[in-house]
Amino acid sequence: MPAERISTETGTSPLTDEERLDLAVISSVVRFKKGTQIYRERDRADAVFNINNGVVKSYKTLPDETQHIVAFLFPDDLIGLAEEGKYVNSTEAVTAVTGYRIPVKALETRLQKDPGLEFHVICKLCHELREAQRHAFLLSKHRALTKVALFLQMLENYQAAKGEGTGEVYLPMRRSDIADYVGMSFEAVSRSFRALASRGVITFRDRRHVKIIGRAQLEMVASESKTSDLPRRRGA
Amino acid sequence: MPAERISTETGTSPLTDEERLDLAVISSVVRFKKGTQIYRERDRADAVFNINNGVVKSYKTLPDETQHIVAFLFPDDLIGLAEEGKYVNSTEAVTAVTGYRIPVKALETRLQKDPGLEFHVICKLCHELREAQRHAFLLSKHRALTKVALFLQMLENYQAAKGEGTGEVYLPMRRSDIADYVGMSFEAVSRSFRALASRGVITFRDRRHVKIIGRAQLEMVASESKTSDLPRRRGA
DNA sequence: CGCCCGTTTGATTTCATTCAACGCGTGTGG
DNA sequence: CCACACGCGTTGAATGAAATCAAACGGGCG
Repeated sequence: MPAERISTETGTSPLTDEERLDLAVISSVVRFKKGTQIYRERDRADAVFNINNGVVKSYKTLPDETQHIVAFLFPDDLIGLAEEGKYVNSTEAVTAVTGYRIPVKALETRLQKDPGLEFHVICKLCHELREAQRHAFLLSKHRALTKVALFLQMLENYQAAKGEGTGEVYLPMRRSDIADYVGMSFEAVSRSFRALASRGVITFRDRRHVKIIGRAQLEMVASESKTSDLPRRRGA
Repeated sequence: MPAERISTETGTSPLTDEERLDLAVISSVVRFKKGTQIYRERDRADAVFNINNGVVKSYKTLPDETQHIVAFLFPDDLIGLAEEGKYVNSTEAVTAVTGYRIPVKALETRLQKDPGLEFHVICKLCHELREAQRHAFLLSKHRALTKVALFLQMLENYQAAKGEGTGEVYLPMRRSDIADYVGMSFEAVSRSFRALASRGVITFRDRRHVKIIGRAQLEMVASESKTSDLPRRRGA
């Protein structure tokens, strides 16, 4: 079974300082400017990247030119999920990005020797899995406001966990990227943001910086099922 | 870091015969009848289950009594994904189910001793991750027919991989379960099936057994973006 | 054999998509 | 330094598809 299959995207508690140092030896620094493609779906997966700075989107391009965004990746996340030696998704720098490029060959040998790293990978994958399930959960929602509210909470949680404890949420990506992630049109994303703003749930400092005024109301919106609060019977 | 976190749900090439045998020693046979809850979200996760027979659904129950189905699990899949010692989802037998109940304590000690098993877990998790991403992809689709078509393909792929090479796809779950998985109303699921049937893409032997007449047409439907085939510009 | 759960079908409403036009801001070239 | 253009975001109006409400049907199981 090829070790390429274990490369991954995103993850909490990514690497200890020693591990990062070890990997630095076999890796090289890379830099991508905003909008640059890092690799394409189906390309030969000969390297994994560890993001140091900036934001990356991982996506699939459909025959109709539309794209489905699988995940947004932030500093300390790994990108390069592969299957059968080929990248599963395409990735692009959403902002300017710096990171380490780690050849899979080198990574493989390291993994052989270091069972602790193997365990680390397992933890990362569990995290990823829960993230993907959260994404699916978000996508299963019907109301546009709900999806956007959940998306906001997701970003806020991430930024809070990173200790970027500004009372503000930063939106590094375009409205259309958010749209491709939450599965709706970018116009609807825009309208949802504005609706939240006019309801006094959030305020915009500029188009990329949101402040959450009413966390309680936001949670309300995020968990509303339809129009009213009435539960509905299930299963016929 | 607790070993419970590495327990998982679903997976290809689950266990070798020896591994299964080894685990059998520390596990007990269990049996659930259709509709039985196996465990509930937030319960203390003290065991993992290996499904031998039948179908299980893994889901989250929302405050409004609705449920979001995270995954359907089939024979050879493992259920019991946990975080912080608690089950992440609830699970219920969709059909009659038999399987092995494996105490996590025993599993932990086995994992300590057997690094090969650890690697196996990594592979399972990668598989899971791709599954979850596929689910999210399905959910991102807007047209009801597309979602149902993708769901059908998913079941067919699974059953083909299992060597259940009947020209028929078996639907073990209710329409409302499918609805909760693909993120739409059960009425819409029903209508979609009938629409596919009236278009001559599928035929029903009974409500649970579908035959795919036009695989090509099904793939068409599964990949259609909206009404026509026209690509649409992106990003502003 | 009849009841009940699950499914189908119908009518109406709701809400996001779509098409289209305008505004803003940023970066670029004159 | 200003003007303009272009990408991105916002807003508006009409269409359309699925959710919802409601009722009838069928099949399986007691």
